[in-house]
Amino acid sequence: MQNQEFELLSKHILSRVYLSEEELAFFLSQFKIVRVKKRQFIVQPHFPSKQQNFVVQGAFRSYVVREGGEDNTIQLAVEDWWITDYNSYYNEVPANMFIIALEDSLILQLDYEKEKMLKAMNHKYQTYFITILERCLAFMQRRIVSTLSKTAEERYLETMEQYPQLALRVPQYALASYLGMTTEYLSKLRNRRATK
Amino acid sequence: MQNQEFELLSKHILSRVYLSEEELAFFLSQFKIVRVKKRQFIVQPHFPSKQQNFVVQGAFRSYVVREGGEDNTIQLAVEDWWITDYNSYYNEVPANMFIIALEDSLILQLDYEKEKMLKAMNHKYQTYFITILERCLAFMQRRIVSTLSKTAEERYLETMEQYPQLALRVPQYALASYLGMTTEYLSKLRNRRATK
DNA sequence: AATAAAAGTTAATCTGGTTCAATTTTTTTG
DNA sequence: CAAAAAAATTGAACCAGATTAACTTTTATT
Repeated sequence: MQNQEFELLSKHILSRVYLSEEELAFFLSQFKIVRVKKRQFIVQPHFPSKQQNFVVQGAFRSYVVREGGEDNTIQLAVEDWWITDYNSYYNEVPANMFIIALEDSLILQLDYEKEKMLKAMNHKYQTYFITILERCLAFMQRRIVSTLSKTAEERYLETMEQYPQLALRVPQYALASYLGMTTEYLSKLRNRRATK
Repeated sequence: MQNQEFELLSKHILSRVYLSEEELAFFLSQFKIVRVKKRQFIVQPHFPSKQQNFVVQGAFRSYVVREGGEDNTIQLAVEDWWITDYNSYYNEVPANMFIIALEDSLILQLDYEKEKMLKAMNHKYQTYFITILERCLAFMQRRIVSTLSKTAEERYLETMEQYPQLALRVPQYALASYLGMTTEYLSKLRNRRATK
């Protein structure tokens, strides 16, 4: 079980909660290794998002599509991040977003039922899931503040500073949509700075 | 222990997780009853937010203040809602927001240390806290989508439809700031509709 | 009841960011 | 490697919503 695919997740877990070797092994045994190609969807509207996904290698984008056809990026995820449609996953309702691979990727999937079983079974497992939730919540709160209070340029600069590896890695249209602006405007911002 | 103040919280808990009478009584015994007057702060920047607050009666607003002096409302809370600075609370760092009472209010406070103790002590207590987190996360995700993808007017109408009791109860400046627009603009929106 | 403070309104002006459309560059695929 | 598809750039016209400022109404305080 201690093969390559699980190394990153093991570290992620052990940095948050202490588990014995057996506890860790059992925990990991509940995951499914899934390889996805670039542009492949792992979540689609109208189907429930029954898994949480831990990114081992690659990059993902979750987004909703409006009537007009525009899309809005909800989350970007690279290595060491979890991604799913939380609303669909936790409330067991159909998803209303797409999650698409931006690169060929490797993920570890955990079924909702298995997560539930793990949480019920061992207090330490549950603690791990709580820490993920708590950090995710704090992150979203910061994002709401930033969306409400900052200009497009400020949001761009902030993200470049705080998550340069993410901002430089994903395609520009994905970043623009994550930051709540058009590709055209982000392009303008970037080139305005570059030539100053 | 089964006095009036705790009735609403008891219902909130029991609708989410089954507890015996003793378990519930112990759980409730960890809370502190606090009465706050209108315009009183329960959280301030630079001080850690060491409690989570369950609103039994009244209304609250959490907001951050920018350099310019403008403020942005992060959350509004009335009866049956929890409110705190989640970033400060869970990460045990100083708050960066204010939480102020919009009316004379009654809240039940739970210390971070006590929540931790409760979660460690009984699996069912932990489950309750997880459900709060999950719902909060799903709510925030919906808000991010709405902020990114909708116009000011659409956000206003959506909130009026989904949370009329909230939207009509809080002062207009608080609602405007929650929806990410100026009071002037919200006033215009309201009167534009009214006279059509 | 009188005064002050807080909240809400209205209108004119201004701007950050969108929209549209045409073009160029980069990436993907047979 | 050629052709097609996807992504990024540029500029002109436009608009949703902010800003400013003066005024009215409501609420709180003595």
